Amino acid sequence: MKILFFGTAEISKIYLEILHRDGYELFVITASDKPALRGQRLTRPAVKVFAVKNNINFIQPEKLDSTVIKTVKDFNPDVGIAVAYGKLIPKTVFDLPKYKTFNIHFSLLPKYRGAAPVQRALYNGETETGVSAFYIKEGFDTGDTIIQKKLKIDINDNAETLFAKLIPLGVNLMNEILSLFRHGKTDALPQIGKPSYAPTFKKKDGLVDWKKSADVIYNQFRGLYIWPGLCSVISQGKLLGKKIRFINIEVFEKDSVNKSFGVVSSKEKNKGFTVSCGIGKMLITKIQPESKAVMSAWDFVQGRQILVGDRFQS
RNA sequence: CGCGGGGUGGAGCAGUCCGGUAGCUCGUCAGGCUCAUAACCUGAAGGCCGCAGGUUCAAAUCCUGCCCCCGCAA
Repeated sequence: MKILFFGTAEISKIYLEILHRDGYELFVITASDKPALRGQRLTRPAVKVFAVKNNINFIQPEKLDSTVIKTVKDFNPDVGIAVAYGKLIPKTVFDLPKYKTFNIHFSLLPKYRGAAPVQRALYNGETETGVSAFYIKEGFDTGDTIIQKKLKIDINDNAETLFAKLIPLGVNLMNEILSLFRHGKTDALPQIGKPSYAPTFKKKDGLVDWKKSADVIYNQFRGLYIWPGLCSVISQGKLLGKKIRFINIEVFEKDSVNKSFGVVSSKEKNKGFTVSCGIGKMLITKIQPESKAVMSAWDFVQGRQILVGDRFQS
């Protein structure tokens, strides 16, 4: 079976690896190199790196135009698979393969359509999510569903650990579908239920609003774990005006109602420090001060960089 | 050459402007107190102050070059 693979990110690479390992004939379409990291270094998509290394044919078109279509036609794929490609695929392309093109999406569609389903599910405190495979059609994540698999979200899951659980689930899904196709089964059902959308987060979404409850802030932390992360600016204390990134936090206590929030309320030996929220308190265990390396919150306290009574901006 | 912060015992930092004995809060180790302790008291070990040159009687500190780490911005 010849597979046309659309992907860009680290996640897509894992899927491509599996397909390559299983000996499928592959043709990869990935996004172009783009500047990233400090100093604007040009970064190659993980998928491209893998393709180069394993001698897989690939192209990095700016636009999926007629030249691309011709190339794809020449490859004559049986099926197209898209995982975290990051660009819109036109109908003229996704309809080319014999069995069409399907997408692996990390939510229980039609919930959380869009680019950040995993992060949004955590952010909203969902207790269940899953993986869906559907035929791509015009309109974001709206196609008919082939298979869905559910997954319970643990209270300790963050975006990273949840991805780690969903990725293999998606791999299974992909393999199942390829197996179904081999047996000529290509059934799919329209999405049922009320759709919701999961737009990507912005940098400013990482700012903590301390008047919210510890639970809500913790969900924000889980959802934004990979990017942009949580941060807050010190508004009273030695490091006035400095931004602190919270690398690791936990709910310390969830019942107290605090009139003054964003205040460092205690030191916790060998753990870190607590900050009062509108409802409850957060224990900060690992941080990264602006311009500094990651450090344990307790070390930060020991270094007298923050004192009980200092404040974070709300 | 996008902007900026930083490298000081094991951790986090002060000291650098204005050169003159290596300091703070912890940790570690030993001893003490205690029914006991993560608490308290006493003591100790542990540093080529990122690297290399230069200035000086004298450099963590001033000058020059280099290496490394990080935040912002995309």
